Amino acid sequence: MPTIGFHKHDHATCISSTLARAEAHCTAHSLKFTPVRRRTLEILLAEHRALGAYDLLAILSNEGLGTAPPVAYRALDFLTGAGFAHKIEGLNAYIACAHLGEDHAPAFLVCTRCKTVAEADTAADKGRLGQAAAATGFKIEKTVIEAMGICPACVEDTPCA
Amino acid sequence: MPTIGFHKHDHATCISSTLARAEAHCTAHSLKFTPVRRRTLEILLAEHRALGAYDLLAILSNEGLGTAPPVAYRALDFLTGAGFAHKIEGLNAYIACAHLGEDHAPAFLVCTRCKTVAEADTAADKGRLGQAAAATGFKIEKTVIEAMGICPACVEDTPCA
DNA sequence: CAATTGGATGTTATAACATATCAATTGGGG
DNA sequence: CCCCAATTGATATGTTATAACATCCAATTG
Ligand SMILES: [Zn+2]
Ligand SMILES: [Zn+2]
Ligand SMILES: [Zn+2]
Ligand SMILES: [Zn+2]
Repeated sequence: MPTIGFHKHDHATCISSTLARAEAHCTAHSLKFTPVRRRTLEILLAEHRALGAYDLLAILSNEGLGTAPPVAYRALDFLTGAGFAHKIEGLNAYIACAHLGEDHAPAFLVCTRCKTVAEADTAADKGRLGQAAAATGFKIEKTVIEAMGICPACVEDTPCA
Repeated sequence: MPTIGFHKHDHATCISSTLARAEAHCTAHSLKFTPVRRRTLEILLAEHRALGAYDLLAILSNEGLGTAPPVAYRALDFLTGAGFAHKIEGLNAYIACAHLGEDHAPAFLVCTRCKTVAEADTAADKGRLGQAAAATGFKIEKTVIEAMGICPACVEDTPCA
């Protein structure tokens, strides 16, 4: 169900409503949604795929929004800090949040072939990890939950397998 | 069995029995447990902490076991491939498996302060991730499940080392 | 209107992590 | 013994991420 990314959906609305929510969040929290930050989020939103920082930088650079690595990393820091984007640790790449505005602990289904990412909301999935943590006095600050594999589309396309 | 790493235990036995199991596994599967590979596992086993590839390389290098990055990465490829070690994606670092020989899908509690790692065995418990995957036809090949946070010792406010 | 101040950017350089490639060596099976 | 395949050695390069410092700019405030 909440696995947007592998489903067909009204993507134009998906993008515009997410941008609107981001805008609202920034206004509400006095955050500056500057051109580079906004454009970076737009680029990520355009695809439900993970992009590397240098992929983003290349696009930003083409558009005259900056040429050096810190440009991309600063934008990504802002977006991830504000909860507008997530880092996929298993790919060292970044993706727009699919549940922007909702308080959530994200989990991902990551296609290693096409890099499409579906974001599932697993608020309840602290289960096992949470138990283990509680049992030992470990204080969780952030969870990384990623399933790496092959998405439905790629499963069918497999040239050999 | 949950969370070795934050508990006191007989570490000498912990090391030697794990090495013995690794040895047995290699014999059984005709894998070559060469000096660099064995020593790399020993180094990882010596601490229940994640070490970076270059940390390992520095130690191997001191001991005359090789000087260039591929030395460490090849050893780590072998160890992770054989299931003797795991990569902690959230740290870009590596740790010896705490359940060597058991078939398992590992989950980790990672202290971002001292890098101590506890490995919990989450066996068949793929929880919501598994459900979401099944619902969409996604084929999971590997899971990355890591809780980043502060371990009991560090919570006490005494930096670990 | 200065002057102050704090976040955001620009720029250069480098740190940290990982792989490509090819030659040389080793070690077991035919 | 020779062959094959895996392993090692060595050099170079690719990829991801941050340090450090200068500068700009817009909002406060005296
Ligand atoms: Zn999200
Ligand atoms: Zn795919
Ligand atoms: Zn393990
Ligand atoms: Zn700790």
